Amino acid sequence: MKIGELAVAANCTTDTIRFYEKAGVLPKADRTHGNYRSYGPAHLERLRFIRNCRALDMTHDEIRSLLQTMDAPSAGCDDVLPILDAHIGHVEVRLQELAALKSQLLELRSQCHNEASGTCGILTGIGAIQSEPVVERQTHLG
Amino acid sequence: MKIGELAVAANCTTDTIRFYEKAGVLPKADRTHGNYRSYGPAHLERLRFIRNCRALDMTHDEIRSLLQTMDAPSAGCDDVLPILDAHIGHVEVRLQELAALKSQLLELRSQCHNEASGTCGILTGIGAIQSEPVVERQTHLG
DNA sequence: CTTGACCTTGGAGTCACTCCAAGGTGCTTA
DNA sequence: TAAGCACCTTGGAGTGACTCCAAGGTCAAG
Repeated sequence: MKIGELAVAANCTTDTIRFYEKAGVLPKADRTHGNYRSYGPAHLERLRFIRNCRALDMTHDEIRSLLQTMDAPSAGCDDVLPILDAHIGHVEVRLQELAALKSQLLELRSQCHNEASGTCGILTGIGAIQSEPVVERQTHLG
Repeated sequence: MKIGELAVAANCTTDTIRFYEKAGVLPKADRTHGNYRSYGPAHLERLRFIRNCRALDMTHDEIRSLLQTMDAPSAGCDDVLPILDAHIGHVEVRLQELAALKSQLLELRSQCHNEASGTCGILTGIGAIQSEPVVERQTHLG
């Protein structure tokens, strides 16, 4: 299997596959006589796994941990659960942040015509926010 | 006011201020005799506005639009509302994506001990996801 | 005159890709 | 045999919004 076929099979681009190889999440491929990368079914399965993890918004670090666990002789739930739970935690944190953000934005929006001044109440509203020191990120999700 | 004092007053780092200047969201500062950047209250107000927009997860492009509108002689709600509404849209899209993600992750988590096989049901579960071609992003929020 | 806090610039690193240019490979058709 | 074409190779630059660092300059206090 050449890289283009693998890309089609895994629903990603050849660029992404080469990037995964360089990033060390996908093992290096064998090469053909003409220096083309050559893949087998195992590579496809691994790549599909990685793509699924990415679809679940995991980082490459999280994915590497999972793959390492998977490759260990005794791949038990005990090793996998903490990784998954940490990730679920990230998602929950981000959900709460975004929910708070949304209500703040809606509140701001409602100030639009609430002011009799010459300028838009929204701009005044944004200027009036009291910013706190930026909280350190609890999640890799933007 | 030197850059360090401005940074303290606006709750950000000097690096961030210099970056904003290079990125064109904050106007260039005057320089002292010793080539230090020198700021006045107007700069602080502007920087606070920018930091508040960032706290609302707006991009620099969105912020530049707002600032431009604000600097126009007739800064009305008519110009501001579309920008704000588009941003609220981004937040809502991302909220829905993350909610879907969370239920998928919880579903996955529940498969942990649901399998009698030797390996963890979670890993099997991730491998079994049928990935769709990656949807183009509707939002800049990660 | 030295110390130390602050400032300057430029460049590299982050994350997970994406896009591109210049050139090589290999199969089909004329 | 040659040309054409689809595919492959590498390396490097760009994305966004910073963050971190090194090497050196400025300035006030002791």
